[in-house]
Amino acid sequence: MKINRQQFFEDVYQVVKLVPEGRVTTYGAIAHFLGAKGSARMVGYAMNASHLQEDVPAHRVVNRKGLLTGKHHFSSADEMQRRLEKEGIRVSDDQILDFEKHLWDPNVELSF
DNA sequence: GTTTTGACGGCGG
DNA sequence: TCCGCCGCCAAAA
Repeated sequence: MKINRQQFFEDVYQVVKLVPEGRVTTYGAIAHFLGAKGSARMVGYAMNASHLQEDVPAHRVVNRKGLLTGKHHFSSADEMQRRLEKEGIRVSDDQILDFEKHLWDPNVELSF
């Protein structure tokens, strides 16, 4: 079944909204979960437009290394890190410490 | 209509 | 383990 871009964006937002406080997920994990494995960039692209939506914790989405690659897309460069630390996630030099501990993979947590 | 770019990830060297 | 190339696909130039 074919998924339109609009629907894909919606799905991305839905998944991101499911990420609990103090946890993070990755672009690739979301892409894989939505059946668009290998198209992690599309997730990032969707996130780029996430500011149009409400209640989308975009700061809980990082790349697979746990780097805050999208921080420049927030109101201020340190906004993303501040939100994460506010939830108890320590960040150093754009890198989430103990990344694996905080990782929330929809494919595992939601396991369908 | 073609080329470049991008909030990424896997794989090879 | 770290670095770089390539594949992915949509949007902007």
